Amino acid sequence: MAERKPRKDAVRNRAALLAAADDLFARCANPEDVTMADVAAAAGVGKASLFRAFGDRTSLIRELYEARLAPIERAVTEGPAPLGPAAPAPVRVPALLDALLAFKLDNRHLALALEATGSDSPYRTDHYDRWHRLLREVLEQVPGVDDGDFTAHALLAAVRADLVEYLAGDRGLGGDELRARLAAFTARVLGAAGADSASAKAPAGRA
Amino acid sequence: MAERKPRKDAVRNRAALLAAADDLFARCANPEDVTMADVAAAAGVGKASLFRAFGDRTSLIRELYEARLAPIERAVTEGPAPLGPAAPAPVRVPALLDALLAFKLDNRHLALALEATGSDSPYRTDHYDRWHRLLREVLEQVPGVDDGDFTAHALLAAVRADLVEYLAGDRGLGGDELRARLAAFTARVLGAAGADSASAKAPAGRA
DNA sequence: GCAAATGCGGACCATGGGTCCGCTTCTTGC
DNA sequence: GCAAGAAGCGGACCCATGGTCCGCATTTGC
Repeated sequence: MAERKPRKDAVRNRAALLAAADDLFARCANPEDVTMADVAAAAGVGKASLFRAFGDRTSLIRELYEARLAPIERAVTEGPAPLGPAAPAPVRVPALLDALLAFKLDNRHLALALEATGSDSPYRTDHYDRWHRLLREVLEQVPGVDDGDFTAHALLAAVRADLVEYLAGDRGLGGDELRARLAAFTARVLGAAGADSASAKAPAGRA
Repeated sequence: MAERKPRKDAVRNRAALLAAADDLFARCANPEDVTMADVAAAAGVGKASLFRAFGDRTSLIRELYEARLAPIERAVTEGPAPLGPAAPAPVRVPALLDALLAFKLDNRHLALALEATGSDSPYRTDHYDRWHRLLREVLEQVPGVDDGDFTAHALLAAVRADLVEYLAGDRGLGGDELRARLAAFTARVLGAAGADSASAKAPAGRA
């Protein structure tokens, strides 16, 4: 039971690997051309240490992603309105989606890397599950929304990393404009009433 | 200019390869484990012939996909309402999306293979472009829809192959139920008015 | 300080997309 | 029908990349 504490060179290497990987993914446009050997080399470490520390490529990327996302998840679960649980549902839904979009804009490469990890579906991950569940629950409190489950899937699909990358990268849409469009769309889905107020306030604070 | 007509063994091989690939992709749940060597072997042909005929994996899959999709595109461009150009926009939009969803349900593996072709984004393809442009144009004729461009992206995102696969495959949703949910969502996006009529009529004829 | 456990690293393996090249088969002009 | 040359064939081969192995070095508990 009582696990011996890990060796200090191991923890140092792990940190170095995380930093190196984070840097490499941030630097390269296409996540595919960040190879595991590259990461190991950049951290000044053998490949085996990389795989020992993280298991496989997918897990490494996931760990990086979760680390970056953590502050937002904290803001969502225990922060103030409009992201936190205190916010009324019709306000919180667009806030959640906007936060997710802003996050993906700021972490394009990483988000892309996570969703593009070849074989395994981006849907079969508990990360997606968490967000879907949350969004569904909030949606179900919005009067007039009857299928929170599918609506949550559809709204989340609108902020998928590769779509964001396509719109903001290839098509050169500005981040704020994209956020405004998403806000308008969200408002429309929630019921045409609050469209203006929601779309006007979305592109506000951001890292 | 005047290209000499291709040799008949080449034509035969090409057909055999298409058939074999189609079959293999249909049979295997995960497109990743249909290898190019498999396809060549199944067609009783050398690997080089496969690559000579199609260039690379992506092109092969695209060709299969387009072949299957052709009838629907024809119905869309020159068929009768509700899919064809004669249909009024508020009817045609849900019809288009429903057709797309039904198609992906019927061709899960292929659609999945196409979108999961690793590195290159599913958005940077003229196939996506065609559908997006069409949907945008029709959306812009729907009174009250102001951002046809983003709305088209968002609606198309709701019928992406991996989401469909997740909902219909992993989560065991029936095809008709999924179509009904999409119809309801679409109606909601188009404006709450026509929601009932649209969702009631969607799951009708299908291959 | 010593021994055992833990971790290190780079050579090594497996897999799969894609290419090369000597041989075969088809087409074409007669 | 036949020769000549083009077009096509196939499977051995190449190479990149994720992932593993094992002899050696470092650390830790005592």
